[in-house]
Amino acid sequence: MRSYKQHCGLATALDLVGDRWTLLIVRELLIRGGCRYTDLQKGLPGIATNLLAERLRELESAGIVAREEAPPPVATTLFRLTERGRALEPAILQLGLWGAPLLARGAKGAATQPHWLVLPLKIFLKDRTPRERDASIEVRAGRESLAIELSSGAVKVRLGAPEQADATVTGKPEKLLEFFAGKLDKAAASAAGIAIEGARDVLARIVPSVA
Amino acid sequence: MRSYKQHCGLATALDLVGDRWTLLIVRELLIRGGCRYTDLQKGLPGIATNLLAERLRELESAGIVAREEAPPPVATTLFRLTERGRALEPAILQLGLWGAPLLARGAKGAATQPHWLVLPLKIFLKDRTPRERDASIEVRAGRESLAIELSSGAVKVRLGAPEQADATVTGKPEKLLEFFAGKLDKAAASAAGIAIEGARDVLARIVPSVA
DNA sequence: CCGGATCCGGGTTGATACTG
DNA sequence: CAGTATCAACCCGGATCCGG
Repeated sequence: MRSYKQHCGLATALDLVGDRWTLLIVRELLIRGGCRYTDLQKGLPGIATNLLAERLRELESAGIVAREEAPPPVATTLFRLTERGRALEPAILQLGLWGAPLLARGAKGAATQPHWLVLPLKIFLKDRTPRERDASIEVRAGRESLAIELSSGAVKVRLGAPEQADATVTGKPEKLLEFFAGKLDKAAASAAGIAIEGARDVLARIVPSVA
Repeated sequence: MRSYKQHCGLATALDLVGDRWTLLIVRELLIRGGCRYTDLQKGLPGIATNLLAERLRELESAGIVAREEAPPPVATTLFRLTERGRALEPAILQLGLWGAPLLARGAKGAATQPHWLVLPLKIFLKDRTPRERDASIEVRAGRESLAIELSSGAVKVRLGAPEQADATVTGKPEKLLEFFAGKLDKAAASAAGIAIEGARDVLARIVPSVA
């Protein structure tokens, strides 16, 4: 394995996760939890299969990913982050935050997948009225759903629909991102095809422009 | 320029700074401020000169680095981070923090440079008694000095000697890192060749094991 | 379908030499 | 000092194939 051979935290981190595709693989596993090989391929459009296989081997031997033989009904191998792998989340969130402003002028031909919304929402959603009751919001994009859960001041975001949603927001992923970032007022949101159902006041706790 | 073509903050960030050596160049500029080309080469042992030149061009066109023609007495071009470039600091600190635990078992043959201490110290030094008076500490490693400045609860770390130091710590970079991380007790520190001069109580505000 | 392995063309990297 | 030029070795991406 190639190394920078520098006695520096950043350099040793990059020795392990600085290769092309590596951090994006960790991103997928952070968002989705346990993944099959083909789930990873779908979430990483453009990756060559040999690279995915090789990166997974490297990540496994670095103790960042663990391979797990799932029993039926799954009956296949699952890839999962170890504790050490999950510890990369703050670094990945910061990098994503830095890159977010460039996202506006969408690179032409860029792929978009709804579940990529999870990380940005994790960073910039804050409960503006934390003392109110617990609530949950469903975000629908394409055929995927995200759950936003407000509980005692904390905002949790995860893949999958909430058990029971106080409000539902539907739209295209790019537009949803702008919407939750507060860049769309009411008129712009509905013009962008964003539909809101249910309790608007719950939504207003995290998106000022809804109020 | 190669791109992941994914509409995701992390992916676009890596499009710009995910290439080999790129984040390490940013690290150098974060620590040292304006740099000459050869300063960068010294701080990045192992980089090929053509790669350094190419990365600097890419960083410049991405708006992360600015080239500046310095007047005499410097009379050469300086490379400096833009505002956008300095905004990478949180991400770099988090990545360095993640990599730090691996630093303990030093990769054999790894280069060590004193100024690389600046980033780790920036993260994990905290003033444990913030209400006391302002103070400053000089850290000497080889022929380079760092300044640690305590001011109203904040800890600032930068390259260069402080104007006037209340205490001075001298040693090898690797050992100094362990020392400031609190992994060395008094005996271990002096056995490791770490020398402390001046006001020990000032040092104890940031390093518990000195007390 | 799932989880890869293999092969190949082209692009990137790294070491060295050289230049204004 | 601040790079460019050259070239070999390696890595990446795409396509194809293969055993469960």
